[in-house]
Amino acid sequence: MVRAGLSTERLVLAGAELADEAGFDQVTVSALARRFDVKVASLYSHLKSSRDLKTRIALLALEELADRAAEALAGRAGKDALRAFADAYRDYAREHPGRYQAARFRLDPETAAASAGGRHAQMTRAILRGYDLTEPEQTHAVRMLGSVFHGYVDLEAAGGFSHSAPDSQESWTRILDALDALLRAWPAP
Amino acid sequence: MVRAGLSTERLVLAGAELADEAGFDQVTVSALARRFDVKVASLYSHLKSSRDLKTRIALLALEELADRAAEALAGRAGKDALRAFADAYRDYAREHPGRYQAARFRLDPETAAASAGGRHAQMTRAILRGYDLTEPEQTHAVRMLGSVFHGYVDLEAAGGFSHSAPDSQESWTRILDALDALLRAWPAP
DNA sequence: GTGTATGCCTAATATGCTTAGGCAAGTGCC
DNA sequence: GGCACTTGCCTAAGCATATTAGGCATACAC
Repeated sequence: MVRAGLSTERLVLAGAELADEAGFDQVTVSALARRFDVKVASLYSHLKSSRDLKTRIALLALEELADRAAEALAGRAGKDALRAFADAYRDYAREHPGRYQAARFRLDPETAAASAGGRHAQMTRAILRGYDLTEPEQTHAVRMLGSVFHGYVDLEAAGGFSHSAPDSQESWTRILDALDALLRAWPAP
Repeated sequence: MVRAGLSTERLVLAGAELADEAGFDQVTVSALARRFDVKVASLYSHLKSSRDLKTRIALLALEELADRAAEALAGRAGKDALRAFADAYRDYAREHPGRYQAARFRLDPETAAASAGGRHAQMTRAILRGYDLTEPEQTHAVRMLGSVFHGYVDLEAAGGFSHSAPDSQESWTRILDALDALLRAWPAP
């Protein structure tokens, strides 16, 4: 019997691909076993559980997303940085819908703390260096930007903006314009 | 054998309660059957499927949410309306986390079209009457507000703002202030 | 009171998750 | 090359959920 050559990394990667193809909720150990033409139980040498698999895919997605955002941010500032960062986010979600869903998977607190989640907040804060905000207003702004990006991408993925004018791309552009204007004229408390 | 007195409405309502107590993903026909001390198969006279159950809970939540938002909006305008509407949204999500999750359940297009989803967009548009935006800027603003509200509530529910200063309530207030300022000074295209 | 509709049941099938224990393919040592 | 040992994948079995088919008894209509 030829061995399939399973490993945790290969399984997680295949799981991420499966998520993008069929949706994160279709990611099951059974589906993964079928994909490798292997019996389900065989995966349990490499994965602790179904939840373990999902957690690892989520961590992968968070990492990839942070990498992309970091690359987008490099060498940019102000509105340019804002746009590049936001686009990195949105593009990732459009190219990898399943992975993006995975990134929204509820991790347990300690896993979340060790994840790339912190980098995301850090980068959002970096964008704000191009604007003139004091603490704690900066934190409020970080939270607002995170909300808009996540909320928009999520609603767009849900098809919220698909069958109506104007184009989603146009709204996205205008919203980023508006956010830039807002950050430049952030109201005093 | 005493009959349990099942009905679609009772099941949906119990499902919504179960969602709030244990999370929307814990809502299963099996769990619901246990709750009524009845065999699982018995539910299938009242529900087409597990997905049917979830869909109905989602529609209930969308309806309740729209009702609350409408009540909040009544007799208000401008920033006052913005705050009341946003708070209705956030409060509902905090009081009924499972129902709120349900409201985010991906409905098939035709069900979505017949849902209370349209009322939500309509009300958001009504808020904007208090500001001076032309079409299509108004649509962009509707989408932005939807994104912020949904995004913030979602991140808050995920615990994103819980273990860090400043207080989530404070950020929420400041973000609404900022949105009001933005809508009053919406940048030209 | 009898007839009938219907509410809940038993039974059976399918999919998915998980653990326990076995065999054989690969690895290291002589 | 032959040996022991590790380990990768297997069979087997148990448990939960979803769903359908068909049965019996309760509740209501007349």
